[in-house]
Amino acid sequence: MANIYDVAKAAGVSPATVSRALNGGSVSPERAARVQAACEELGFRPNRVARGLRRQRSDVLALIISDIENPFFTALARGVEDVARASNLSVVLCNADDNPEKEAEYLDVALAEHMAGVVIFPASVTETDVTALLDRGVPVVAVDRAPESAAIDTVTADDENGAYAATRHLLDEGYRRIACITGSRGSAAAMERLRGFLRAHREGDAPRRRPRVAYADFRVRGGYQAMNDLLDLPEPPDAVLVTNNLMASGALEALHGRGLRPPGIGLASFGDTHWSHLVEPALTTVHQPAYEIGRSAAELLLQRREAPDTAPQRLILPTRLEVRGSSRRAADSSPPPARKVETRVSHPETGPRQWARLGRPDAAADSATAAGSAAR
Amino acid sequence: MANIYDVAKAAGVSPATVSRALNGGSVSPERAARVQAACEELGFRPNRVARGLRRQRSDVLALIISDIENPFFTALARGVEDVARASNLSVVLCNADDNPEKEAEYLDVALAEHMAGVVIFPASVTETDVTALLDRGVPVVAVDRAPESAAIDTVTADDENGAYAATRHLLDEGYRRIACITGSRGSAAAMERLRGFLRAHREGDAPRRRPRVAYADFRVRGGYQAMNDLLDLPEPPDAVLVTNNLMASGALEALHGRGLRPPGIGLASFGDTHWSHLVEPALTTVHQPAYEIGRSAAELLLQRREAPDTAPQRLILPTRLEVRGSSRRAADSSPPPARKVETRVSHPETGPRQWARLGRPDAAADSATAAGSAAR
DNA sequence: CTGTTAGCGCCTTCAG
DNA sequence: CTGAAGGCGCTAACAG
Repeated sequence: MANIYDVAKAAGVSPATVSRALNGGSVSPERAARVQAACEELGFRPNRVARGLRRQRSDVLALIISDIENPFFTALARGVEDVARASNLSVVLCNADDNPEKEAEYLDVALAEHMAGVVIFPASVTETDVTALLDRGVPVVAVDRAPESAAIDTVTADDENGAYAATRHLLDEGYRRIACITGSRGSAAAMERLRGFLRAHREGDAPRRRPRVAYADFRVRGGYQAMNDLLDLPEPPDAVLVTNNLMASGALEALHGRGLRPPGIGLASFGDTHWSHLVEPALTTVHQPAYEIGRSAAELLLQRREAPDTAPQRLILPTRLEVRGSSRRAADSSPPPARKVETRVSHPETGPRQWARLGRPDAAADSATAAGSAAR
Repeated sequence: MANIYDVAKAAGVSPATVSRALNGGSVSPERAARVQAACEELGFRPNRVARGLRRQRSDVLALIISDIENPFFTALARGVEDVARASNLSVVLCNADDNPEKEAEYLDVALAEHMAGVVIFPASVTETDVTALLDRGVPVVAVDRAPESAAIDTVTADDENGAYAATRHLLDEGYRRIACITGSRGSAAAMERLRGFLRAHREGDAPRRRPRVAYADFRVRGGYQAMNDLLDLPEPPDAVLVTNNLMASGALEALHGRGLRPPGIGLASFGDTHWSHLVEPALTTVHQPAYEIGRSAAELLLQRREAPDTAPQRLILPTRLEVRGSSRRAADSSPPPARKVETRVSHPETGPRQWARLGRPDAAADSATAAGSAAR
């Protein structure tokens, strides 16, 4: 494979000139053309490894996620990629599988390869350690939960308000014994969602009884198990909020297994799925703006590349409740409508300045909730 | 960040000794211990970029796929990763998005980074060009379809027999006007599946009429559109085979939109989904061994690293028909059974030697079909 | 077994 | 605007 010396020789110039011609240095048009021709002639591809060694920086960005099978991450990845590509960065995905060891390995790779930056969904708030990256000047942005090891830019969905809106909606529909299936206590998202669920119960017309909470693991089997446990209670719930799409799938299976079906028992879940509108009745969900989270994370990363020493930012993007049949008690016995009716119920927003920076100036209107949740 | 010279100094040895100690060269135990201690002391991480430049080879492997949102690829990715990790290779995922340009970019990255190897699901049989990689000695394995640009190792599912088995099953259930929604003519997989579909129709008791075929694009919208087109025909089909999971989702939506539901109209689809057993009735599918395909592809890649000059292999892994309610005409009006009943109908196998190599010696029994399809 | 040395391919000073 | 030269960090060849 041809290297820069071969090209220089073929073009009758010095290697430095070739380098300049390729990287936008000042070169006379005539020489630039000769270099160009020689490159094509020889099929020259600059060796990124050598370039990386010299420049101490690559143009590949790592996205480390915890479960490639979760649609949330795939949407997230698209967001990251779209922004990165606009800045001529490539994105590689690393599937840490919720395993801190695997994650550490990929962090190591990112470090040792001097990657341009890392967007990470930390496998663990406590164990995930990104300080080595930061020490070496590799910018890191966290999605969903911030690792304790360092203060870094973070982007999350407004989980608390999303859960609140969904629970509020179930209450409004007349459900009275609402349970929540959430993730492990170690997950910040799980706790946020639980918090919103509980807040809705503390309000005026909510039932006095302490709502049931089942802790599972954000996986299909966990949701299945948790739902069965809830149904086995002496006083089983009449509606359930599931805080993750995979668990929702398991929960639905558990219902089917007992011949139960929404909205007889109300069901609402977090996260988007490819199947939420394929099941009957369609599943009410709290939409997480995964793509936007990805975009924002990548944008923060690019900003930080430029200005490494500014204070870390915390971005909270709004969620949106998509009401469908599984939680519409009124629709209980009537045939499903021909078209989906989707209602936007909740639109908490983050602060206007953040939005402006993200190119969403339209959202500057209501920021009361935002201040509250952003400060949390 | 500490480099190898710092470590050498701290340990009182030469950099070469440090390198040897780290990479399994022969070093006296006493010095090895000093090096070890110095590494920890300084938090030394070998710089992979420098190592890559020197060794002209990295230990990162690229998996280039065309649609990260398709569960087929996520399962595939797990297969690749599991094998790679066993050989101390990291895997990065590149989402080419079915876009030959993006794909070319990632191929470029893989080349310029001297990656250890590439597993690719080619975006296009004609446009995808991997010769540059091969020229530079980077092994490439294709999944599903082999690019025309070079003869390389390939792993595919036995699409033809899978489609045959599904169609056969629909015929056996008594459906008589079976249509097929398949991918574009440019896709080898789409054509293979169509071929199996048509073969089933040529047999003894099959209806004489020429079966309907709709060509779509392997995406949700395409399936939706195609199903609607089929239903608008003067003589609409009484069953449909959809050759991809995303299109199946669209097709199902189209049925729902018209108040139709399986098995009144029979439905079977290719590919696994997270929702095939959540819809009612559950969806009959042709299971693609995505995980195994990934494993095999990675194994071929490792083999080729060792022996670059052996002849390219072509591996065809068996598919499996999972019969569920959507194609069971008898179950038409009876309530859904409490537990899933899954029937394995078809088990065409590839040749015994291939299986043996893949650690599946149990499959050596029937290979009549295998020889036929492997030679294709 | 160990140390010295050269060079992987590129970019980026520094002179001119 | 151009060329010469050094070095990024590591490892493989060679000599001891």
